Amino acid sequence: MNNSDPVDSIIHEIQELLRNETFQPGMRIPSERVLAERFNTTRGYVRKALQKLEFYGVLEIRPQKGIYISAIRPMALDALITNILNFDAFDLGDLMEARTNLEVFSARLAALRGTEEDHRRIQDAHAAFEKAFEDSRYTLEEDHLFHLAIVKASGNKVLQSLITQITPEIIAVNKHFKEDPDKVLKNSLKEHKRILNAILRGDAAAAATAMEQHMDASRERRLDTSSEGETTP
Amino acid sequence: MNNSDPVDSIIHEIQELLRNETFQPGMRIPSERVLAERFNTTRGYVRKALQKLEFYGVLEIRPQKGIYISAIRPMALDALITNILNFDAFDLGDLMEARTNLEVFSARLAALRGTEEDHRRIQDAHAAFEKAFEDSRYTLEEDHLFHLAIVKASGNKVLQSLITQITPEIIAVNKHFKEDPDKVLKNSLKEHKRILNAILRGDAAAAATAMEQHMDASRERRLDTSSEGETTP
DNA sequence: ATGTAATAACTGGTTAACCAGTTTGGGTTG
DNA sequence: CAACCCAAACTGGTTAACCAGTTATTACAT
Repeated sequence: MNNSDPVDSIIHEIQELLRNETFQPGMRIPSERVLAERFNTTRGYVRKALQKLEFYGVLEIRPQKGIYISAIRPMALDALITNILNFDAFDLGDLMEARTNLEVFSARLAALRGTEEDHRRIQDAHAAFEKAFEDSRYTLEEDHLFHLAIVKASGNKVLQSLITQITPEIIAVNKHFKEDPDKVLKNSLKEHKRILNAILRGDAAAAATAMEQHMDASRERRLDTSSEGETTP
Repeated sequence: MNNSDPVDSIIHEIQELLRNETFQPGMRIPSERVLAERFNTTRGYVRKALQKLEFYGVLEIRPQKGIYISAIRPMALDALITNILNFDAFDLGDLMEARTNLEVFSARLAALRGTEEDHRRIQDAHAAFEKAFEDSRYTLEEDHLFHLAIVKASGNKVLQSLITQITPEIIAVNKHFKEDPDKVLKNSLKEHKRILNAILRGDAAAAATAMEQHMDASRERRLDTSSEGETTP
């Protein structure tokens, strides 16, 4: 565990702190200044580490009072911190698999619950996608907006949040690969249309399978271009 | 949009900045100091806002160089920022719905791909859960560890990350409600056992349905106790 | 010995000054 | 006039001092 990031190494030290000294859930841990001195670092890094742990629900920071361990019991807490430390460096396959699951679920919910306005927004996004394709422009943006409109129509803000978190990661991993704008996007257009129609007529099962096939096809397309891209200088 | 959080209001101002002035993707935006002066705030808050936007993939901060807009096109960027601003204040129903979807998927993958070691870990977690139940101890911790073991067995780190993010949120929303340790947990034990057996024999469909029923039952139990809890002074 | 009030120590939050690189533009030199 | 070089003006990163509010302690009056 030779982590170079000072923040992560502090998180690791806090993990060991919680292991060795018997801290009960809800208890207060030493202050930022004390931790900084004990870990032989500055307060700023300790602060960042604590805020990251608070973001993931390990700690609760109460202004002018102190830092408190959340109500989870020690063993689960330890596993949680280990997960946080392993967050970085996601595999593209894992990302796509998780995203597919979320997108399929979104499509199903959108078909079940989508309001008139939701339908209009999805149609608008699809029209923009279609127009971009006809202008033979780069359509990654419109593609995303179509999917965003669907997850918004699901009415589940948590889903929306999760997909919003995953998508940029996929872009970051995938940004090197240029997609073939001709045949590839023509298929995407057809697939989008199938999804759109299923949602509009409220057919949840059809929407789910259409989305799943779209994501699978998209994944295959990307993997193809990726292997092509590797051969280029 | 009268957001009281200074960080979020700065993010909103950056959103408008990207709307009005024609910033191309990949372009550099003004420095922290300039933004602080323009938004009439201090550099620290601008810094936090920028780092939040970087975390979600909107910006890229390059030390000693500047702040750059990511390669997403303007319209998708705008939608992304809007999502970020709406992240807080999750509904418990949305949280449980999203978690159910992820857990069911995890169980299915665990049944398909789980290794011998994965199986052993899930069995251990289940044994600990069973023992805690026999000791009539509080078993929320062991419950979580069982679910964590399953998602770990799915082999998908992204899924693991997403569930790890959602679970504390649910605990935070739900921590007021005490569960009835007698009849409630006896049902949980049965349900866990069904999930475990399905995964061990590699039956993906059975694992998925068992997990779905467990999550539904768990949700009903919580809603019950929640409505009971509301009537108490 | 006890209850209370004043105070000192400590909390996380915030700010401003400082740091080491990077870029840039003007002045100098061929 | 062009090429180069060096210094000044930036960049984000980091640190330390300061702030307002909380808590524990201590001293004093009862």
